[in-house]
Amino acid sequence: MKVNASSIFPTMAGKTGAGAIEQMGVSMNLKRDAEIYGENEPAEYLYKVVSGAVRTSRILADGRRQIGAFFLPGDVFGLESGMAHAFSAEAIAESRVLVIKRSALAALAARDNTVAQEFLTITNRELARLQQHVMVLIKTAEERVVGFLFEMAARVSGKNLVELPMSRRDIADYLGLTIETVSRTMSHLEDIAAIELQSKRRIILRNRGVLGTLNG
Amino acid sequence: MKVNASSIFPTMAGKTGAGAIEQMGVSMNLKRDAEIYGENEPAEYLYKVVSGAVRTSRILADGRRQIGAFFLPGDVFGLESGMAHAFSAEAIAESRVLVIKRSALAALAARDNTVAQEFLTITNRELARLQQHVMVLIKTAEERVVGFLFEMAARVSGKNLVELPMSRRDIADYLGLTIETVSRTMSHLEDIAAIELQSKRRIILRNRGVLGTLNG
DNA sequence: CGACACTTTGACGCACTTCAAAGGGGGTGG
DNA sequence: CCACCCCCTTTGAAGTGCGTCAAAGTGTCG
Repeated sequence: MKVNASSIFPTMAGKTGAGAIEQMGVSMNLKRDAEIYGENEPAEYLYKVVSGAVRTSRILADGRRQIGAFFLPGDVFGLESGMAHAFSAEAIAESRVLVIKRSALAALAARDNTVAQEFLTITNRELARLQQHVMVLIKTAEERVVGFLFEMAARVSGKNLVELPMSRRDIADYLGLTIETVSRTMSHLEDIAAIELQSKRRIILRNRGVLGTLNG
Repeated sequence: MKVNASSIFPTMAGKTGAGAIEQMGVSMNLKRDAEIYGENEPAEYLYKVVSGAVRTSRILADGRRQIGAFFLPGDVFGLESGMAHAFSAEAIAESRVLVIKRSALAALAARDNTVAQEFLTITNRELARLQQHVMVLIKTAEERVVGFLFEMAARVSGKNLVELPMSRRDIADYLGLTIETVSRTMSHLEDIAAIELQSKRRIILRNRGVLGTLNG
């Protein structure tokens, strides 16, 4: 068994594929708002979104809610922190996810280093996503919303049509804003013809140039 | 060679120790504000702080600066993102760091799985730190400063005396605030006897109870 | 078709920023 | 060793972006 540099420090490979989770994972169907795991529960499993969307969240002492991340088809989640989940995870919409026991994955990794490779790739991607999230959070409201739209455009389509699976409240809690501010900002972006709201959850990026300048 | 669950998904082990980086790393001395690597440079090396302190930062289009992280003795840095550094890294004070080529570490990991284990532990710790940073950034100014003081107390001493290696500007850019707001908040915390400023960079946590309630 | 939840819009207040100036504090040169 | 000076920090006053409170509009599912 030989391990080369690219397997230990993999580049960002395609996120969908027939990896260990696909082979060993058990499928699970979830209704809207169904809890997948709770805050502080032991982190025994990893999850991969097949269809639908998942959010991780955390309730603060004063009742505010912070969304840690949104996970879309192909994304892996459940690896936050060491032994216990720091966030809870819920389905945003009707969803299907694959579930795999971490211990089973570890056993497999012992025999097949492409599995360890896959795991490192996933972790690196999560690291990059969190850094992106930090960068967004220090900006103004308009920059946060624009940054969010760009992120979603890149993840759900790559094109200019963005279908948002989550509510304004979810977006607000992800960006550390209120729903009113998110709504007002969206309206403003529409006023200046930077975006078009085909419906509340269908958005077209009309002018990436303008949006880019608003992105800080 | 056998790999068990805890080596693939390690718990948070002690961060100092005689790991691969200590054995193979090359020592490097840095003056205050010396750049260790720049934004967008290829990420060929990993680094470990021996003494002093390091910050990672990024300059936005409009000149604002975001601090990604502070690294203290024992901390490993340079693993942000896939192939290129998303942040630059500079020494905050006179510092000594160990440098190791990632490819060398990867080769070692192929023969000794405790190295891969060590790498995963480091990555997991970084993941947890970023989540903490996100949580801090959605709060009010006072909560951010208190959260920062708690974080530093835990990292530099564990006790109530906090020696800050970084300037108010660094703190402000880490927390997404202005230096004036940081300064005012510190003064306020001193007024209510929650902390004591022995000097600008020596702070004593006088009342963790009060500080805890201010931490959201 | 009607009811309810989500979203948008409006008015006002406050926390943080901005602009400005007055303290320190520590390091260097005399 | 002390004093001066520069830079970092603190403090003050005024402006503003976002939050809060309130109400109207919109889509959707029974």
